[in-house]
Parts: sequence; C-alpha cells; structure tokens
Amino acid sequence: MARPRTPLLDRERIVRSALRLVDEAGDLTIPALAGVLKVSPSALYHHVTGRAEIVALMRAELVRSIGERSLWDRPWDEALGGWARAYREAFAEHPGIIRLLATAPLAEPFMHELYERAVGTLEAAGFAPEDVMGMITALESFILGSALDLVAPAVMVDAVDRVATPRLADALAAVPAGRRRADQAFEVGLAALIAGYRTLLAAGRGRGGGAGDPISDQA
Amino acid sequence: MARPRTPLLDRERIVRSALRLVDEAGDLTIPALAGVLKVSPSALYHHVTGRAEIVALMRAELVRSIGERSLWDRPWDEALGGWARAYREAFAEHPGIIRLLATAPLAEPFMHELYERAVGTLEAAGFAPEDVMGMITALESFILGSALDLVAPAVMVDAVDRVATPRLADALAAVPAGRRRADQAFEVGLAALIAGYRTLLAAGRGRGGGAGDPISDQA
DNA sequence: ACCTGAACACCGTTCAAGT
DNA sequence: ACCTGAACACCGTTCAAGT
Repeated sequence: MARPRTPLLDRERIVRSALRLVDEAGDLTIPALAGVLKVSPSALYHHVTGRAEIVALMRAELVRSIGERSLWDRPWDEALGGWARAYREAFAEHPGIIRLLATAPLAEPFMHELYERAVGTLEAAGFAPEDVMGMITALESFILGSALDLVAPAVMVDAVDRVATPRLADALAAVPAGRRRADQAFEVGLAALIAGYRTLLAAGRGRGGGAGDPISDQA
Repeated sequence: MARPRTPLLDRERIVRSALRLVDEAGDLTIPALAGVLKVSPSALYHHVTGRAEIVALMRAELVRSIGERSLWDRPWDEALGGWARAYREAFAEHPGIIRLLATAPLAEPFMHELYERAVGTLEAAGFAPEDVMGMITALESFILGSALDLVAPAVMVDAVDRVATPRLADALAAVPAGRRRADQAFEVGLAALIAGYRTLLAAGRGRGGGAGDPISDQA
C-alpha cells in the first residue's frame, strides 16, 4: 500500500497502544507494538526516534495523570500524602510499566510543575529551604521502591524455615495476602515518613525562628 | 581446544567477572561476559542455566556482603539505620548492578537470615508483631528507590524555567552536587522513616500494654 | 510525508561435534 | 565433563523503494 492518504499512525496512538501492550504482555517490543498497530515495525520510526522515546512518552502520560489527581490546596502532610498515593496509584494501574520506568531516569521536564507545587507547599509549611529537595527526593525514592514492591513476588511463607528463622515465619503469618501486602507496607512507610517530616518541622521551628513552638503546638 | 584438562570456568569466576563487567560496561551481555572470560558464549551454559541465574548469583553475592556489614546487637534504631546504610552502600559500590537487580524480584531465600534479625530486633524493641514486616518492606522499598536515585541523573538546575517554576529553581540551588545530592536525600529520608517508626512505638506503648510511657520516656 | 520489505548488527540459547 | 562453532529465533534500527 505504501503511503496511505490518511496516516495510520501518530504519536498518541503509538503511546496508547504501547501502554496497553505493556499492561497485557508485560513487556514492550517494537515488533509486538507494530503488530498491535497493524503496521510494519519500521513505520514507527517515522513518528518516534526509537523505543527509548516511546518509553519517555509513556512516562509523560503517567506524570500527566499524577498531576491531575494531586491536590495541593490543603495542609502539607495531606497534600504530600495524597501526591504519594496518586503517584503510586498511577503505577499500580499499569503494573507492567513499573520495571520499564524504574530503570530509566525519573527526573524530566514535565516533572517540574509537580516539584514546584511540592516545594511551595513544604516551604509554606515552614520547612527549611535547604531540606525540601531532599525530602521530595526521599519520598519519591520510597514511592518508586514501593511501586517495584508492587510487582515483586512476596516472600513465600512456606519457603521459610521455621527452625532457622522462626521470628520471620511468625511475622510473615501476620502479613495480608496479595495486593494488600504491598498496600499495607506502603501505608506504614508513608505514615512514618510524614511523621518523621513532622518532627523535623518541630525541631526546625524550635531552633530556627519559625512560627510556632513545637511543645505547645502539640497540645 | 575443546575440553581442557583443568576447567576454564566455574560459577564463582563467572559471577566475579559479571560483577566487574557490569561495573565497567554498565550492562551484562553473554557475549561480553564470555569475552572477558576468554571463552565462547555457549561455554557458560555448562555452569549456569542462563543470564537470569547469573543475575541471581550477583544478587546473592550482594546480599552476602550486606549481611557481613550489618550489626544487630545495638538499639533497634541504630541497627535498622546501619542495615539500611550497608544495604545502599553495597549497591553504591556497584552502580551498574542497580538497574539489573531492581527489575528482578528482591525477596529470595538468602534474604531470610537478614529478615530474621530485623524482625527479632524490632519485636524486642516493642513493635507490634503485625507491623514489623510492613516496616521492613517499607524500609527496603526506600532503600531500593534510593539506590535507583543514585544512578538517576539529577534535575538540571539550568533546565528549570525560573519564571514558570521559581521555587523549584531556588530549592535546586541549595542542593549539593554529584554523589552528595543522593546521599543527603537518603539520610533525610532514613532519619524521617526511623523517627516515624519511633512515634509508632510510642503510640503503641501508649494504648497497648507496653514497657514504658511515651511521654515520660522522652525526658 | 508515510508506509513496506529487505537488510544489518546485535542478543540469549541450543545442540551436535570434538576431546 | 567441558569447550567450540554453527545455527536459531529473536531484538532494535536503517534505508532504499514505492506512492
């Protein structure tokens, strides 16, 4: 057929199909993607520089959806927690994508707007300006690690030696099954991280010239 | 030459070379590994089931070195923090390996002993048995995410639009360069996570029948 | 401009053949 | 048992040829 009068492909269709393919096949290959799009593999290269760009476009799409779900006009701890949940939730909806995106760089221009809001929220809350990027990066590391945990196979209870590692065996018996295992670990970690940030805020206000008093604020 | 009287290969030599190759080339391919070992690619399959097993062996080696560096006969917060640092440090010594291991399952039998110690330490400290696996998993997610952050390119300060995202631009100016950027974020997150766990312990002791009183303990 | 088909340089893995 | 060399089924990418 060669050049059709109306193009068969465009970047949006490519990304949409790529997302669906990764969801279903758990992997992204050019031949498979071309197959889904009913096109020859080489046709893709007229719209996209290569596989790497397709992955980058998938990431952009994900970041866009995170931004849509994040709400910043609330207390910093709620805002940050909501952002973290939206972030991980976006990954959770496309489990196959996690490995693909984890190994490629995270920080890209379309993240800037999200960072801007997070920085603004934390600084307004009274955190030291020199701490906020570290706080955001640490939270992001936790989210990404938790997303990977989402697709990691759980430690098998019956694979654990009750004699060699009895406490582990007991602790595992108390762990919920399936998706809830990862969810619970995420919530435990998120709560701890934010609680930790809270103590940082209290300490900072104590020594620095902050707004309130950490002791009386607790009452 | 065919079968040499003394074998050219064994699993240990394969893993050692694989680690070195990943460190230097940043990637692991069978042909390259065979080249380093001065052997034909197919020779490897007499000692190892395939590439996946080589990666698994590399992980086992890493876990072994983490175990060696971890000390558990100390207060839970120090022990857990030390474990986390040893864990990340082991990754940091082989940056190329991080992407390789991040995408493969983390939990494997040789982790059991490490988990056993962590569970024992946390339960002895008074944490609720149903919480400890979640706490360990969350910490591990943070460590793995931080290891990935170690090999992620930093957000470029001059790539940030000072008009669109002024707060981000300012916050980035306060971020240290190079390796220290990731180190600082890791320490911020680790401190927060452990501080958060501490409040969890205090709260648990408050309602449960724990050993101490969270308020008077602080003095 | 946009697609196809052939081609290239890779990859991991298998397997018969040699000692 | 342990290695080689040829072979296979893949992969991502390029490029001339067609409309």
